[in-house]
Amino acid sequence: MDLKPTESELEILQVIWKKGQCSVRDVHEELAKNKDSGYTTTLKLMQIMHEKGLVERDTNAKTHLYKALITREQAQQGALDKILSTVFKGSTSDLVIQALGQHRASKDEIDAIKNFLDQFEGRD
Amino acid sequence: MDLKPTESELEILQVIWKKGQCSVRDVHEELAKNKDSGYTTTLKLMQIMHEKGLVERDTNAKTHLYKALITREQAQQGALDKILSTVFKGSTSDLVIQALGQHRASKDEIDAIKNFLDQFEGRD
DNA sequence: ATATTTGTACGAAGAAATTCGTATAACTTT
DNA sequence: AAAGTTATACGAATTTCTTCGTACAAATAT
Repeated sequence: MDLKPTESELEILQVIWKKGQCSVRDVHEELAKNKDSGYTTTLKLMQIMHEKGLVERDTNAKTHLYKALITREQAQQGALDKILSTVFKGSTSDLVIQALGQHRASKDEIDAIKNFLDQFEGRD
Repeated sequence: MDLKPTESELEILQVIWKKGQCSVRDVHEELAKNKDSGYTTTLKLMQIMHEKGLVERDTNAKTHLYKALITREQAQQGALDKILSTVFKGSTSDLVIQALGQHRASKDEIDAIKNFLDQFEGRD
């Protein structure tokens, strides 16, 4: 099982992650805010995602309900691994520094990260 | 101008970034280590990249020489922006923490990041 | 000078991802 | 109960990305 969502699949997963459980219409209406593809396009994509095992669905009612079978964290890790190898030469610290450099993080964010780093201190 | 390199284009850019300036053969031989597509495939991709404005080329000599028109940093930022919006809900600190959490950074890396964070202290 | 090698150009096949149209069944409304 | 609405299914067109074959020019080797 490879489980590497495409771009569009990721857009759909976002909605499902946020709402927890979704009908095709739920997802489509959310996507429609930023995009304008037809309803059946969303439907088809979600059917394909089901075939691939990215989502499961409850087909008891007429309107099927979809749930994610991949967690946001898994997708995050997959996305990170990919860009680490394609643009960051495998260097996590480069990635982190680049992410922070551009972003102008708030003090709270910085503190959150510092606290997180402190957990590592004295490990390896 | 959109300038969003595809997967294969990124592989090629990696080589160009590393070597600074490359003939198609340079790139192809480097790629051949991990991949096995033909020479004309690499050539065609590089020509397309030229059309798109991702690279420039010097056609004075018979063997054309390519240079990147997009920096590694730009590509890194583009990649980060993309995954920030698709899987990290726009949260840079989530991204950083996820990146560090999985990776088991070395003490040096942690220190590098901490130093970097210190520069921000007292900013916003 | 001729044959081989090394290079670009480029059309088009192939593959993967996205989009849509049409058929059809099940509810809802009138 | 007929008409309209809201679902799923699914084939097929479209688009984007990747790969390759063939033509041909220039440099190199025989």
